[in-house]
Amino acid sequence: MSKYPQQKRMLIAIDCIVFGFDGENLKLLLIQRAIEPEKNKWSLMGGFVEPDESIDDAANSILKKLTGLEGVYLEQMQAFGEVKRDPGERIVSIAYFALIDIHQYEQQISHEYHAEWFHMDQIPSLIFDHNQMVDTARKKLRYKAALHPILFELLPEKFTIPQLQALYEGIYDSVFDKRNFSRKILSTGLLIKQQEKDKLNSKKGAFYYKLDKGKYNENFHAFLNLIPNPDHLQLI
Amino acid sequence: MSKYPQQKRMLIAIDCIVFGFDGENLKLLLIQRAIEPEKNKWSLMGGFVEPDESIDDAANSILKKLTGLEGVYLEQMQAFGEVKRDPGERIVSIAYFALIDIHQYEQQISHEYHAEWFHMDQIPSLIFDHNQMVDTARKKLRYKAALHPILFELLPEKFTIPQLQALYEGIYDSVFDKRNFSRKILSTGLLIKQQEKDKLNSKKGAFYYKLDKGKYNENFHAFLNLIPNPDHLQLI
DNA sequence: TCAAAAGTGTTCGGACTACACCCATGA
DNA sequence: TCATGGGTGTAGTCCGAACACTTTTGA
Repeated sequence: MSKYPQQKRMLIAIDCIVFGFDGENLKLLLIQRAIEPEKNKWSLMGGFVEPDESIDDAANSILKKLTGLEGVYLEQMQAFGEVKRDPGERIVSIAYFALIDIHQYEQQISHEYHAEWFHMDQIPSLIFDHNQMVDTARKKLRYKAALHPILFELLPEKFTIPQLQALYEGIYDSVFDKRNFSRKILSTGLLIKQQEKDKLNSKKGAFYYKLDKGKYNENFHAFLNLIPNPDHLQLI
Repeated sequence: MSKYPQQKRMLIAIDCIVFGFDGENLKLLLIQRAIEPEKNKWSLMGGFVEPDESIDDAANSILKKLTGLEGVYLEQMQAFGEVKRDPGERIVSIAYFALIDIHQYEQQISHEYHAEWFHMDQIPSLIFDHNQMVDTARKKLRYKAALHPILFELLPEKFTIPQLQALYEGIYDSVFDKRNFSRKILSTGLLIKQQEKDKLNSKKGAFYYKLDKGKYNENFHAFLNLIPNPDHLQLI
Protein backbone atom coordinates (compact mmCIF):
# COMPACT_ATOMS: atom_id res chain seq x y z
CA MET A 1 0.00 0.00 0.00
CA SER A 2 3.01 2.32 -0.13
CA LYS A 3 2.78 5.39 -2.31
CA TYR A 4 6.44 5.13 -3.20
CA PRO A 5 6.93 1.42 -3.75
CA GLN A 6 10.08 1.71 -5.81
CA GLN A 7 12.07 3.74 -3.30
CA LYS A 8 14.64 2.28 -1.01
CA ARG A 9 14.14 2.69 2.75
CA MET A 10 17.09 3.35 5.01
CA LEU A 11 17.98 3.38 8.67
CA ILE A 12 17.91 6.75 10.38
CA ALA A 13 20.04 7.19 13.45
CA ILE A 14 20.53 9.92 16.01
CA ASP A 15 23.93 10.68 17.51
CA CYS A 16 24.32 13.00 20.47
CA ILE A 17 27.38 15.15 21.08
CA VAL A 18 27.11 15.83 24.80
CA PHE A 19 29.27 18.63 26.20
CA GLY A 20 29.79 19.21 29.87
CA PHE A 21 31.82 21.59 32.00
CA ASP A 22 33.33 20.51 35.29
CA GLY A 23 34.34 23.96 36.47
CA GLU A 24 37.71 23.73 34.81
CA ASN A 25 37.49 22.08 31.44
CA LEU A 26 35.07 21.44 28.65
CA LYS A 27 34.42 17.72 28.36
CA LEU A 28 32.69 15.32 26.06
CA LEU A 29 30.57 12.35 27.07
CA LEU A 30 31.36 9.11 25.24
CA ILE A 31 30.20 5.55 25.66
CA GLN A 32 31.69 2.21 24.99
CA ARG A 33 29.59 0.73 22.30
CA ALA A 34 27.63 -2.28 23.51
CA ILE A 35 26.62 -3.75 20.19
CA GLU A 36 28.29 -5.00 17.08
CA PRO A 37 29.71 -3.76 14.82
CA GLU A 38 32.63 -2.07 16.54
CA LYS A 39 31.64 -3.43 19.95
CA ASN A 40 33.65 -1.93 22.85
CA LYS A 41 34.97 0.94 20.79
CA TRP A 42 34.29 4.46 21.97
CA SER A 43 31.44 6.23 20.31
CA LEU A 44 28.85 8.94 20.69
CA MET A 45 25.59 7.99 22.32
CA GLY A 46 23.19 7.11 19.57
CA GLY A 47 20.27 5.05 18.47
CA PHE A 48 17.73 4.59 15.76
CA VAL A 49 14.68 6.68 15.09
CA GLU A 50 11.62 4.59 15.85
CA PRO A 51 8.57 4.66 13.59
CA ASP A 52 6.38 6.43 16.13
CA GLU A 53 8.73 9.17 17.33
CA SER A 54 9.86 12.40 15.72
CA ILE A 55 13.58 12.92 15.33
CA ASP A 56 13.56 15.46 18.15
CA ASP A 57 11.77 12.97 20.37
CA ALA A 58 14.26 10.32 19.42
CA ALA A 59 17.16 12.59 20.34
CA ASN A 60 15.59 13.45 23.68
CA SER A 61 14.89 9.85 24.47
CA ILE A 62 18.41 8.77 23.62
CA LEU A 63 19.82 11.51 25.79
CA LYS A 64 17.50 10.52 28.59
CA LYS A 65 18.60 6.92 28.40
CA LEU A 66 22.18 8.07 28.84
CA THR A 67 21.94 10.87 31.38
CA GLY A 68 18.67 9.98 33.04
CA LEU A 69 17.54 13.55 32.69
CA GLU A 70 15.16 15.57 30.60
CA GLY A 71 14.96 19.24 29.79
CA VAL A 72 18.60 19.75 29.00
CA TYR A 73 19.72 21.93 26.15
CA LEU A 74 19.54 19.89 22.97
CA GLU A 75 19.76 21.24 19.46
CA GLN A 76 19.77 19.60 16.08
CA MET A 77 23.14 20.09 14.50
CA GLN A 78 23.56 18.42 11.13
CA ALA A 79 22.69 15.31 9.19
CA PHE A 80 25.57 13.08 8.16
CA GLY A 81 24.82 11.07 5.08
CA GLU A 82 27.88 9.70 3.33
CA VAL A 83 27.05 6.40 1.70
CA LYS A 84 29.68 4.37 3.51
CA ARG A 85 29.77 6.20 6.82
CA ASP A 86 28.61 3.01 8.51
CA PRO A 87 30.44 0.19 6.74
CA GLY A 88 27.69 -2.29 7.52
CA GLU A 89 24.63 -0.71 6.02
CA ARG A 90 23.46 2.63 4.72
CA ILE A 91 22.55 4.78 7.69
CA VAL A 92 21.85 8.48 7.71
CA SER A 93 22.57 9.98 11.09
CA ILE A 94 21.21 13.21 12.44
CA ALA A 95 23.61 14.65 14.98
CA TYR A 96 22.34 16.66 17.95
CA PHE A 97 24.39 18.50 20.46
CA ALA A 98 23.62 18.83 24.13
CA LEU A 99 25.00 21.07 26.85
CA ILE A 100 24.83 19.95 30.46
CA ASP A 101 26.27 20.83 33.82
CA ILE A 102 28.46 17.85 34.64
CA HIS A 103 27.96 18.03 38.38
CA GLN A 104 24.21 18.07 38.13
CA TYR A 105 24.18 14.89 36.13
CA GLU A 106 27.19 13.14 37.53
CA GLN A 107 25.19 10.73 39.62
CA GLN A 108 22.69 9.97 36.96
CA ILE A 109 24.95 9.13 34.07
CA SER A 110 24.05 5.63 33.19
CA HIS A 111 26.80 3.17 33.92
CA GLU A 112 25.03 0.66 31.80
CA TYR A 113 26.67 2.25 28.77
CA HIS A 114 30.16 2.63 30.22
CA ALA A 115 29.90 6.34 29.77
CA GLU A 116 32.91 8.53 30.49
CA TRP A 117 33.77 12.18 30.27
CA PHE A 118 36.76 13.00 28.08
CA HIS A 119 38.82 16.13 28.05
CA MET A 120 38.50 17.75 24.62
CA ASP A 121 42.21 17.32 24.02
CA GLN A 122 42.03 13.62 24.73
CA ILE A 123 39.21 12.41 22.55
CA PRO A 124 40.00 8.86 21.44
CA SER A 125 39.45 7.54 17.98
CA LEU A 126 35.73 6.98 17.58
CA ILE A 127 33.68 4.71 15.37
CA PHE A 128 32.43 5.69 11.94
CA ASP A 129 32.45 9.44 11.34
CA HIS A 130 31.93 10.33 14.99
CA ASN A 131 35.21 12.23 15.28
CA GLN A 132 34.04 14.41 12.45
CA MET A 133 30.75 15.00 14.22
CA VAL A 134 32.57 16.04 17.36
CA ASP A 135 34.68 18.42 15.37
CA THR A 136 31.67 19.98 13.73
CA ALA A 137 29.97 20.30 17.10
CA ARG A 138 32.94 21.99 18.66
CA LYS A 139 33.03 24.55 15.88
CA LYS A 140 29.32 25.12 16.11
CA LEU A 141 29.58 25.64 19.84
CA ARG A 142 32.34 28.19 19.39
CA TYR A 143 30.43 29.97 16.71
CA LYS A 144 27.18 30.12 18.59
CA ALA A 145 28.71 31.01 21.93
CA ALA A 146 30.40 34.02 20.37
CA LEU A 147 27.01 35.50 19.62
CA HIS A 148 24.54 34.06 22.10
CA PRO A 149 24.66 33.41 25.83
CA ILE A 150 24.48 29.68 25.30
CA LEU A 151 27.29 28.69 27.65
CA PHE A 152 25.16 29.27 30.73
CA GLU A 153 23.61 25.93 29.88
CA LEU A 154 26.87 24.33 30.98
CA LEU A 155 26.94 25.98 34.39
CA PRO A 156 25.15 25.20 37.64
CA GLU A 157 22.38 27.48 38.82
CA LYS A 158 24.81 29.58 40.83
CA PHE A 159 28.20 30.40 39.43
CA THR A 160 30.86 33.06 39.75
CA ILE A 161 32.22 35.36 37.09
CA PRO A 162 35.71 33.85 37.30
CA GLN A 163 34.14 30.42 36.67
CA LEU A 164 32.26 31.80 33.70
CA GLN A 165 35.41 33.34 32.35
CA ALA A 166 37.28 30.06 32.76
CA LEU A 167 34.58 28.41 30.69
CA TYR A 168 34.86 30.95 27.89
CA GLU A 169 38.63 30.77 27.97
CA GLY A 170 38.51 27.00 27.77
CA ILE A 171 36.17 27.00 24.83
CA TYR A 172 38.15 29.53 22.86
CA ASP A 173 41.53 28.36 24.09
CA SER A 174 42.34 31.98 24.83
CA VAL A 175 42.91 34.30 27.72
CA PHE A 176 40.63 37.28 28.16
CA ASP A 177 41.12 40.41 30.21
CA LYS A 178 39.05 39.96 33.35
CA ARG A 179 38.05 43.61 33.64
CA ASN A 180 36.68 43.73 30.12
CA PHE A 181 35.12 40.30 30.43
CA SER A 182 33.27 41.10 33.60
CA ARG A 183 32.07 44.46 32.29
CA LYS A 184 30.83 42.91 29.07
CA ILE A 185 29.02 40.04 30.74
CA LEU A 186 27.41 42.25 33.35
CA SER A 187 26.34 44.76 30.70
CA THR A 188 24.13 42.13 29.11
CA GLY A 189 21.89 42.43 32.16
CA LEU A 190 21.52 38.67 32.22
CA LEU A 191 23.12 38.12 35.61
CA ILE A 192 21.64 38.60 39.07
CA LYS A 193 24.17 39.05 41.84
CA GLN A 194 23.69 36.92 44.95
CA GLN A 195 24.70 37.82 48.50
CA GLU A 196 26.56 34.59 48.90
CA LYS A 197 30.16 34.01 47.93
CA ASP A 198 31.98 31.00 46.64
CA LYS A 199 34.87 30.50 49.03
CA LEU A 200 36.18 27.31 47.53
CA ASN A 201 38.38 28.71 44.85
CA SER A 202 39.86 31.70 46.59
CA LYS A 203 40.38 33.15 49.99
CA LYS A 204 38.59 36.35 49.27
CA GLY A 205 35.67 34.55 47.73
CA ALA A 206 33.79 35.41 44.56
CA PHE A 207 30.18 36.47 44.46
CA TYR A 208 27.71 34.01 43.04
CA TYR A 209 25.44 35.06 40.24
CA LYS A 210 22.28 33.52 38.88
CA LEU A 211 21.00 33.73 35.36
CA ASP A 212 17.95 35.94 34.87
CA LYS A 213 15.88 33.33 33.06
CA GLY A 214 13.35 35.80 31.76
CA LYS A 215 15.93 38.05 30.13
CA TYR A 216 17.85 35.01 28.96
CA ASN A 217 14.89 33.72 27.02
CA GLU A 218 14.05 37.16 25.68
CA ASN A 219 17.56 37.99 24.60
CA PHE A 220 18.75 34.61 23.53
CA HIS A 221 18.61 35.42 19.85
CA ALA A 222 19.97 38.93 20.07
CA PHE A 223 23.47 39.34 18.76
CA LEU A 224 25.75 39.81 21.71
CA ASN A 225 29.38 40.51 21.29
CA LEU A 226 30.67 38.11 23.87
CA ILE A 227 34.11 37.41 22.53
CA PRO A 228 36.90 39.93 22.01
CA ASN A 229 38.33 39.90 18.49
CA PRO A 230 36.27 36.97 17.26
CA ASP A 231 37.78 37.33 13.81
CA HIS A 232 41.15 36.27 15.19
CA LEU A 233 39.77 33.01 16.51
CA GLN A 234 39.16 29.91 14.52
CA LEU A 235 35.39 29.67 14.72
CA ILE A 236 34.71 27.58 11.66
CA MET B 1 22.54 -10.31 6.52
CA SER B 2 21.66 -6.98 8.15
CA LYS B 3 23.36 -6.10 11.41
CA TYR B 4 20.26 -4.35 12.66
CA PRO B 5 17.48 -6.68 11.58
CA GLN B 6 14.91 -5.45 14.07
CA GLN B 7 15.08 -1.80 13.07
CA LYS B 8 12.58 -0.12 10.84
CA ARG B 9 13.86 1.48 7.64
CA MET B 10 12.38 4.75 6.44
CA LEU B 11 12.32 6.94 3.38
CA ILE B 12 14.77 9.82 3.36
CA ALA B 13 13.92 12.80 1.22
CA ILE B 14 15.68 16.00 0.24
CA ASP B 15 13.81 19.25 -0.18
CA CYS B 16 15.45 22.31 -1.68
CA ILE B 17 14.54 25.85 -0.75
CA VAL B 18 15.79 27.78 -3.77
CA PHE B 19 16.12 31.54 -3.42
CA GLY B 20 16.67 33.86 -6.32
CA PHE B 21 16.97 37.61 -6.80
CA ASP B 22 15.69 39.30 -9.93
CA GLY B 23 17.26 42.69 -9.27
CA GLU B 24 14.27 43.89 -7.34
CA ASN B 25 12.86 41.19 -5.13
CA LEU B 26 13.85 38.05 -3.37
CA LYS B 27 11.98 35.11 -4.86
CA LEU B 28 11.42 31.46 -4.16
CA LEU B 29 11.34 28.68 -6.73
CA LEU B 30 8.42 26.28 -6.42
CA ILE B 31 7.15 23.45 -8.56
CA GLN B 32 3.84 21.91 -9.20
CA ARG B 33 4.06 18.45 -7.84
CA ALA B 34 3.86 15.85 -10.56
CA ILE B 35 3.20 12.78 -8.48
CA GLU B 36 0.64 11.62 -6.00
CA PRO B 37 -0.06 12.33 -3.23
CA GLU B 38 -0.95 16.01 -3.51
CA LYS B 39 -0.46 16.02 -7.27
CA ASN B 40 -0.60 19.51 -8.81
CA LYS B 41 -0.14 21.28 -5.52
CA TRP B 42 2.76 23.67 -5.10
CA SER B 43 5.77 22.30 -3.34
CA LEU B 44 9.48 22.59 -2.90
CA MET B 45 11.65 20.69 -5.30
CA GLY B 46 12.49 17.40 -3.69
CA GLY B 47 13.26 13.78 -4.13
CA PHE B 48 14.45 10.71 -2.36
CA VAL B 49 17.97 9.85 -1.37
CA GLU B 50 19.14 6.94 -3.47
CA PRO B 51 21.15 4.08 -1.96
CA ASP B 52 24.33 4.99 -3.80
CA GLU B 53 24.47 8.74 -3.24
CA SER B 54 25.33 10.80 -0.19
CA ILE B 55 22.75 13.29 1.01
CA ASP B 56 24.82 16.17 -0.37
CA ASP B 57 25.00 14.42 -3.72
CA ALA B 58 21.28 13.85 -3.64
CA ALA B 59 20.63 17.52 -2.97
CA ASN B 60 22.93 18.57 -5.80
CA SER B 61 21.36 16.16 -8.20
CA ILE B 62 17.84 17.29 -7.34
CA LEU B 63 18.84 20.90 -7.81
CA LYS B 64 20.44 20.04 -11.10
CA LYS B 65 17.32 18.31 -12.34
CA LEU B 66 15.39 21.49 -11.63
CA THR B 67 17.73 24.27 -12.66
CA GLY B 68 19.95 22.39 -15.04
CA LEU B 69 22.98 23.85 -13.35
CA GLU B 70 25.71 22.73 -11.03
CA GLY B 71 28.04 24.61 -8.75
CA VAL B 72 25.43 26.87 -7.21
CA TYR B 73 25.48 27.71 -3.54
CA LEU B 74 23.82 24.87 -1.67
CA GLU B 75 23.91 24.32 2.06
CA GLN B 76 22.32 21.79 4.34
CA MET B 77 19.78 23.52 6.51
CA GLN B 78 17.87 21.20 8.79
CA ALA B 79 16.26 17.80 8.99
CA PHE B 80 12.50 17.70 9.40
CA GLY B 81 11.28 14.58 11.09
CA GLU B 82 7.82 14.81 12.56
CA VAL B 83 6.13 11.44 12.39
CA LYS B 84 3.15 12.55 10.33
CA ARG B 85 4.76 15.26 8.23
CA ASP B 86 3.94 13.24 5.14
CA PRO B 87 0.50 11.80 5.76
CA GLY B 88 1.18 8.81 3.52
CA GLU B 89 4.27 7.27 5.01
CA ARG B 90 7.01 8.12 7.47
CA ILE B 91 9.55 10.25 5.63
CA VAL B 92 12.39 12.21 7.15
CA SER B 93 13.35 15.12 4.96
CA ILE B 94 16.63 16.95 4.96
CA ALA B 95 16.12 20.50 3.77
CA TYR B 96 18.83 22.31 1.82
CA PHE B 97 18.82 25.89 0.77
CA ALA B 98 20.23 27.24 -2.45
CA LEU B 99 21.01 30.74 -3.64
CA ILE B 100 21.03 31.49 -7.33
CA ASP B 101 21.03 34.45 -9.66
CA ILE B 102 17.64 34.26 -11.32
CA HIS B 103 18.76 35.69 -14.64
CA GLN B 104 21.60 33.27 -15.04
CA TYR B 105 19.31 30.30 -14.71
CA GLU B 106 16.15 31.69 -16.20
CA GLN B 107 16.56 29.79 -19.43
CA GLN B 108 17.52 26.58 -17.82
CA ILE B 109 14.79 26.18 -15.27
CA SER B 110 13.16 22.96 -16.23
CA HIS B 111 9.64 23.42 -17.49
CA GLU B 112 9.09 19.76 -16.99
CA TYR B 113 8.32 20.49 -13.36
CA HIS B 114 6.13 23.53 -13.89
CA ALA B 115 8.57 25.57 -11.89
CA GLU B 116 7.75 29.17 -11.06
CA TRP B 117 9.33 31.99 -9.10
CA PHE B 118 7.19 33.40 -6.30
CA HIS B 119 7.56 36.70 -4.55
CA MET B 120 8.24 36.03 -0.88
CA ASP B 121 5.05 37.80 0.12
CA GLN B 122 3.01 35.61 -2.17
CA ILE B 123 4.03 32.11 -1.27
CA PRO B 124 1.04 29.82 -1.72
CA SER B 125 0.06 27.10 0.66
CA LEU B 126 2.49 24.25 0.13
CA ILE B 127 2.26 20.54 0.73
CA PHE B 128 3.28 18.87 3.98
CA ASP B 129 5.50 21.04 6.15
CA HIS B 130 7.06 22.90 3.24
CA ASN B 131 5.79 26.30 4.38
CA GLN B 132 7.57 25.74 7.64
CA MET B 133 10.74 24.84 5.76
CA VAL B 134 10.51 28.04 3.77
CA ASP B 135 10.04 30.03 6.93
CA THR B 136 13.06 28.42 8.56
CA ALA B 137 15.10 29.06 5.45
CA ARG B 138 14.14 32.71 5.32
CA LYS B 139 15.22 33.20 8.92
CA LYS B 140 18.45 31.35 8.34
CA LEU B 141 19.20 33.48 5.32
CA ARG B 142 18.63 36.67 7.31
CA TYR B 143 20.75 35.41 10.13
CA LYS B 144 23.63 34.32 8.01
CA ALA B 145 23.57 37.32 5.71
CA ALA B 146 23.91 39.63 8.70
CA LEU B 147 27.30 38.13 9.43
CA HIS B 148 28.69 36.75 6.19
CA PRO B 149 28.81 38.04 2.62
CA ILE B 150 26.51 35.30 1.43
CA LEU B 151 24.14 37.45 -0.60
CA PHE B 152 26.65 37.84 -3.41
CA GLU B 153 25.60 34.34 -4.39
CA LEU B 154 22.29 35.83 -5.51
CA LEU B 155 23.83 38.44 -7.79
CA PRO B 156 25.23 38.24 -11.29
CA GLU B 157 28.97 38.49 -11.80
CA LYS B 158 28.74 42.23 -12.28
CA PHE B 159 26.44 44.28 -10.10
CA THR B 160 26.13 47.81 -8.78
CA ILE B 161 26.10 48.98 -5.20
CA PRO B 162 22.53 50.27 -5.44
CA GLN B 163 21.49 46.81 -6.64
CA LEU B 164 23.29 45.21 -3.74
CA GLN B 165 21.62 47.60 -1.36
CA ALA B 166 18.22 46.83 -2.83
CA LEU B 167 18.91 43.16 -2.17
CA TYR B 168 19.82 43.75 1.47
CA GLU B 169 16.87 46.02 1.94
CA GLY B 170 14.54 43.45 0.46
CA ILE B 171 15.85 40.69 2.65
CA TYR B 172 15.61 42.70 5.84
CA ASP B 173 12.51 44.59 4.82
CA SER B 174 14.28 47.75 5.89
CA VAL B 175 15.79 50.89 4.44
CA PHE B 176 19.47 51.59 4.95
CA ASP B 177 21.38 54.82 4.58
CA LYS B 178 23.15 54.60 1.24
CA ARG B 179 26.27 56.45 2.38
CA ASN B 180 26.80 54.15 5.33
CA PHE B 181 25.90 51.08 3.33
CA SER B 182 28.33 51.80 0.56
CA ARG B 183 31.12 52.66 2.98
CA LYS B 184 30.56 49.48 4.96
CA ILE B 185 30.43 47.23 1.95
CA LEU B 186 33.48 48.77 0.31
CA SER B 187 35.43 48.58 3.56
CA THR B 188 35.20 44.80 3.46
CA GLY B 189 37.59 44.93 0.52
CA LEU B 190 35.53 42.28 -1.24
CA LEU B 191 34.52 44.41 -4.22
CA ILE B 192 36.51 45.29 -7.31
CA LYS B 193 35.31 48.38 -9.14
CA GLN B 194 34.85 48.06 -12.89
CA GLN B 195 35.24 50.81 -15.48
CA GLU B 196 31.86 50.05 -16.93
CA LYS B 197 28.59 51.51 -15.72
CA ASP B 198 25.09 50.14 -15.58
CA LYS B 199 22.98 52.69 -17.43
CA LEU B 200 19.72 50.79 -17.26
CA ASN B 201 18.50 51.91 -13.90
CA SER B 202 19.53 55.53 -13.93
CA LYS B 203 20.61 58.28 -16.27
CA LYS B 204 23.89 58.88 -14.53
CA GLY B 205 24.69 55.22 -14.40
CA ALA B 206 26.13 53.23 -11.52
CA PHE B 207 29.53 51.61 -11.57
CA TYR B 208 29.65 47.87 -11.80
CA TYR B 209 31.59 45.88 -9.23
CA LYS B 210 32.81 42.34 -9.22
CA LEU B 211 33.35 40.15 -6.24
CA ASP B 212 36.97 39.46 -5.35
CA LYS B 213 36.64 35.69 -5.26
CA GLY B 214 39.91 35.13 -3.45
CA LYS B 215 39.08 37.48 -0.61
CA TYR B 216 35.52 36.21 -0.58
CA ASN B 217 36.65 32.67 0.07
CA GLU B 218 39.22 33.78 2.61
CA ASN B 219 36.88 36.04 4.53
CA PHE B 220 33.68 34.13 4.20
CA HIS B 221 33.69 32.94 7.78
CA ALA B 222 34.90 36.15 9.35
CA PHE B 223 32.26 38.01 11.29
CA LEU B 224 31.32 41.04 9.29
CA ASN B 225 28.91 43.58 10.58
CA LEU B 226 26.86 43.97 7.47
CA ILE B 227 23.58 45.10 8.90
CA PRO B 228 22.98 48.24 10.95
CA ASN B 229 21.29 47.56 14.28
CA PRO B 230 20.80 43.85 13.71
CA ASP B 231 19.27 43.49 17.16
CA HIS B 232 16.28 45.50 16.03
CA LEU B 233 15.51 43.15 13.21
CA GLN B 234 13.71 39.88 13.51
CA LEU B 235 16.46 37.47 12.61
CA ILE B 236 15.16 34.33 14.24
C1' DT C 1 52.50 38.93 56.81
C1' DC C 2 52.15 37.20 52.66
C1' DA C 3 50.39 34.78 48.69
C1' DA C 4 46.48 34.24 45.74
C1' DA C 5 42.47 35.46 43.60
C1' DA C 6 38.58 39.07 43.30
C1' DG C 7 37.17 43.31 42.02
C1' DT C 8 37.20 47.77 39.88
C1' DG C 9 38.15 52.79 36.45
C1' DT C 10 40.24 55.39 32.81
C1' DT C 11 41.98 56.49 28.49
C1' DC C 12 42.37 55.88 23.64
C1' DG C 13 41.15 54.74 19.04
C1' DG C 14 38.08 52.93 15.78
C1' DA C 15 33.54 51.96 14.26
C1' DC C 16 28.84 53.19 13.63
C1' DT C 17 25.21 56.58 12.84
C1' DA C 18 23.00 60.50 11.39
C1' DC C 19 22.78 63.78 8.16
C1' DA C 20 22.86 67.08 3.08
C1' DC C 21 24.69 68.37 -0.93
C1' DC C 22 26.64 67.97 -5.69
C1' DC C 23 27.04 65.25 -10.04
C1' DA C 24 25.81 63.20 -14.46
C1' DT C 25 22.58 62.43 -17.81
C1' DG C 26 18.43 61.34 -20.64
C1' DA C 27 14.09 63.00 -21.46
C1' DT D 1 16.24 72.58 -17.67
C1' DC D 2 14.80 69.51 -14.79
C1' DA D 3 13.86 65.20 -12.64
C1' DT D 4 16.08 61.03 -11.30
C1' DG D 5 19.18 58.27 -9.17
C1' DG D 6 24.47 57.97 -8.12
C1' DG D 7 28.04 59.28 -5.42
C1' DT D 8 30.55 61.29 -1.53
C1' DG D 9 32.31 63.77 3.58
C1' DT D 10 31.94 65.04 8.46
C1' DA D 11 31.00 65.40 13.24
C1' DG D 12 29.43 63.22 17.34
C1' DT D 13 28.75 59.21 19.96
C1' DC D 14 29.44 54.80 21.57
C1' DC D 15 31.78 50.61 22.09
C1' DG D 16 35.77 47.76 22.64
C1' DA D 17 40.55 47.18 23.97
C1' DA D 18 44.46 47.97 26.66
C1' DC D 19 46.18 48.53 30.91
C1' DA D 20 47.45 48.35 37.08
C1' DC D 21 46.34 48.79 41.52
C1' DT D 22 43.64 47.80 45.80
C1' DT D 23 41.01 44.48 48.61
C1' DT D 24 40.16 40.39 51.19
C1' DT D 25 41.39 36.59 53.78
C1' DG D 26 43.17 31.88 54.77
C1' DA D 27 47.38 29.78 55.55
